[in-house]
Order: sequence, then C-alpha cells, then structure tokens
Amino acid sequence: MSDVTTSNLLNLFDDLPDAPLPIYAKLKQAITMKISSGEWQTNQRVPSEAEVVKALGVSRMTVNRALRELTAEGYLVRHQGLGTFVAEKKAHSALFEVHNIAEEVAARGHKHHSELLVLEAAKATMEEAMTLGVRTNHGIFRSVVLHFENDLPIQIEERIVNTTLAPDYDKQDFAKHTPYEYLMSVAPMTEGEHLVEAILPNAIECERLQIQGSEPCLQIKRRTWAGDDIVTAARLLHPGSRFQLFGHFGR
Amino acid sequence: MSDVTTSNLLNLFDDLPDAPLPIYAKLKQAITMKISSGEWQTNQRVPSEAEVVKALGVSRMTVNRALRELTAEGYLVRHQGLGTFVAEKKAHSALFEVHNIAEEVAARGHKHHSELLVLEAAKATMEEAMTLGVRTNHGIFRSVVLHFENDLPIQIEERIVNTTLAPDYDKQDFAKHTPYEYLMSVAPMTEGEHLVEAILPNAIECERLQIQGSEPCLQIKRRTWAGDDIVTAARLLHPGSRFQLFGHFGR
DNA sequence: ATATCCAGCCTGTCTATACAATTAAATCAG
DNA sequence: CTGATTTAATTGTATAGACAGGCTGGATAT
Repeated sequence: MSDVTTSNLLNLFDDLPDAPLPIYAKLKQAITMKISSGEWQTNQRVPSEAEVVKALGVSRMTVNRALRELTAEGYLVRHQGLGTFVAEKKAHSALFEVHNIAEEVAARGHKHHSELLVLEAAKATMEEAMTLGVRTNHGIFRSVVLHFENDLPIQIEERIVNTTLAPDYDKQDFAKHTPYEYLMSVAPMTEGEHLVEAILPNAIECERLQIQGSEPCLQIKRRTWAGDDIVTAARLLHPGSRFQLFGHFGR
Repeated sequence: MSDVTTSNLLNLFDDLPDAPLPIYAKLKQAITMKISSGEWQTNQRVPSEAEVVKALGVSRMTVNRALRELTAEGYLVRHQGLGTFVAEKKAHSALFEVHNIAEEVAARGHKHHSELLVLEAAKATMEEAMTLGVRTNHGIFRSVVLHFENDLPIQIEERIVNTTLAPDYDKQDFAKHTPYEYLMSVAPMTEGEHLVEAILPNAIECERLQIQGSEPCLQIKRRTWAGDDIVTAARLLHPGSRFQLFGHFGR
C-alpha cells in the first residue's frame, strides 16, 4: 500500500483533452485516467486533499467534491483519519452481468456440455425486428442450445442474432464454444438489459429440461448492445430447482 | 407544473426519525419522502435553493449538495435558470440497485400501500445469526410486510434487522415509510448481494399474495452491508404473473 | 404590434474558513 | 518495556460570499 508520490500531481492535468470542463470534473477525469492506466494501483494511497490543494492551487472543497464523487462511483475508498485509496475493483452487479453458462458450470467444478437444437438463417418477423432494433425482414440467425451441467439440463438458450454484426454466427461449432463466447469476440458487448421472471414452462420446455410441468422456471430475457447496435437477444430458461441467480453490487 | 408552496418547507424535517444525520442527508431524506409519499408530484417544481435556505436557515451549499446528489440519483431534474423539478421516474441504473417497492410502484403511476403483518424483537436463531454475521442470540428485529400495487399484493417482504445498527426499527410507522427507507436513512447501504430463484409458494404465501398454488413466484434474497456490517437480510416474494425484475448495465 | 433589451431569479461552480471525528504515530509516565 | 495520553494528519461537514451562465417576463424602443 505505497503512496502515490506527490511529484506525480504536478502533471495531473497533462494529457487531458482540453474540453471546457469545471475544475472538479477535470480532476475526476485525471484521476480515473491514472487508475485505468494502471499508474495508480489498487489499494494504493492517493494524494490527500491538502496535497492536491498545495500542488494544483485549487480550493479544498473542489478537491473534496471530486474525491467524494469518485468514491460514490466506486473508484476510490476513503477512510477518515487515514486517507483515500484506489478501490478494489469496479464491480457491477454480477447478478446482471452477462455470463457464460459454460464458465459458470466449470466454476462450480462440474462438467458442461451442450446440444445444438436449432440453427438457421431467417428474416426477422416484426416482433424479432422490434427486439433487435432492425427493420422487418432484416437478416437474422436463430439458435436454440440446450446446456447441461453434469448431464442434467440446466438452461435452454434461445437466441436471435443480427447477421450484419455477426455474419459468421451460423458457421460456428457450438459444441466447442458457446454462442456467447463467439459473439463477445466479434462484437464486444458494451451495454445490456435484462428482464427476469418466474414462469411455468410449456410442454416442450419441460421435456427438454427434464422437469415436471408444475416446476417453476427462471426466465431471463437479455439484450446486448455493441455501441448503438443490438447484437443479440436471448431468452434463457432455467429449471427453478437447479438454478439460482447470484449477484453482488457496491464497492 | 405547479409549485410547491413554501409553507410546506417549514415542516420539511417533521416526521423524520431523529437519527444523528448530517443536515444534507436529512434534507435528502425529507425530500425523497415528499416524493415517495406523493405530496410532491412528478414534474412539480420544488423549492429553489434560496427558498430552502431562507425557510430552514441552512447554508446554500448544503442545500445545493442535497439537491445535486438527488439529481445524480435520479430523483430530481434541474434546469439552470428555471428551477428544480421532481423527475419523471427513476432511471434504469437506479432500478438496478436495491430498491424501494413503494417508489417502484409509484414510478409506474400506480397506488402503493402496505400492511404490517409481523414486527417483533427477538434473539437470532443460529441460521439468522449466520445470515447477519452476528452471534446466536444477538438482538434482531423480524418484520413481515405485505406490499400492494393498486390493491393487489405484489410483494411479501420478510426481513431481519440487526438491532445494533438500527435500534429504532421497531418504532417506525411502516404504513408511512417502507422498511427500506428507514434502513437507508440510519445505515446507508454500501454493498449488497442477491439470490434470485423461481419457486412455488407455500399455502400461507399463496393466500397472502392472492394467487393459486401452481403460480410460480420470483424469490429474491438480499443482504445489505453498511461498511463491514450486515444491516439487514430480506426475502422478497413476488407473484410471477405480476412482477418482472428489470436491470440495465454498462455505460 | 413587434422586436430588443434588461432585470431578476435560478442553478453551477469556486474559494476561504471553520470545526468535528477518526486514525495512527509519537510522546510521556510508571 | 508497557500502557495511557497527546499530537498531527486526514476526511467529513457546514458556512458565507462571490461570480458566471441560462432562462423568463416585463419594460422599452421602433
């Protein structure tokens, strides 16, 4: 937990795009850059308010605002009497994180495999077009993959993909890599949304998941963006008896 | 878009639990209560900084901080030259966080009310102690609150609370404010975890939620930390037919 | 009547100062 | 050496004052 040398402070504002920003905002930007560039390491102590005041000749309240807001945003941690430190990590809610079912199963030390049930190129119906934010009849891929954990079904993954953004989706070997892995490689996800519901499965879904019709399922609908475009929309169905969604937020 | 009359301001701090909070925090709390109670309507203009300064005799910077933070949290919208207004609804990013069912219902433009079914002081069982990270027999409060949206049950909220961290939990009027609102005021949440499952409700839960036994429910178990301490653990049960969990991540 | 300008209100920011609370380290008493 | 006490550093909060910049409505000039 070594300190950031005060000498660094003098060039805090150096390689900043000279937008007409308020001082506190420039300070925030300068600090997040130090952190994301790795120059200021996790748990490292950052300059105290007094040091920044002295080095940059700004008011303490201005520095305080920058540091306070960065703390609220999870970049820093502050302890009265001790100082300000680079936070552990910027943890999003893992609950709402996009994950890879294969990795998740592996993380539990279990065996994963999957079966490709459907893979086809098609033209978007009106509903699908709405979901993906494209025009009706725009080219899409549809896939249905059944995932297993220790040979027991754990997830039905129904997915539609924008062909424009992932043109080779239908040429992948989904026994080797999950759809998620391929999509992340061609169009890194920058944004997403989820809708989580408890539903009763229909007959086909029951059969695929090897469960009774009375067993509730967790349904997650998920859309992911790369920039302004929607890459893919998925409907993930998990048997309630074998699946929990765990998440952590804050810090 | 009528104004909030300045006379309201004089009793802004009135029915606040007198926790030892900083002024800006009390102000934030008072304002969110005005909003969630419906006394201050969407798009209504709220008092200007100058008016609050005059009415409450606090500094403008203090008022500014409260309003600025509430704006960042999505409660208010500010326009230079015009004033400050109650925001349309909570932004998605906020819905992500631990939320307040009352606000959520209000955000949909529906009526919320709740019934307090259980409220008792007790000693933690071994399981409860594990959950809260305290010793067995440590003092806790248990509460069960049934929340309604337009007079239809929407959530059973079972909660245990660490008495050390929220000693006045059992003195609150939960018809006025949700447990969440009080807990946030006395021990601002810094971290949390969720566990989401699809389950079948038992007979009592069915009756409380006014649903059939075959209807799946979304169960959310949630623990929230303030610093290193676990403040509260809740089990939230939603009827699947009336509830979706929406989340948004990235950018 | 119409266009222009301006005064007044409001938020946005910055500064300087003050005191409280917390922590760790240094100092002191035994 | 040990334990208690003081001190210094640091963050947390509150205040008063200042000026900039955006918006509106009313006064003014045409």
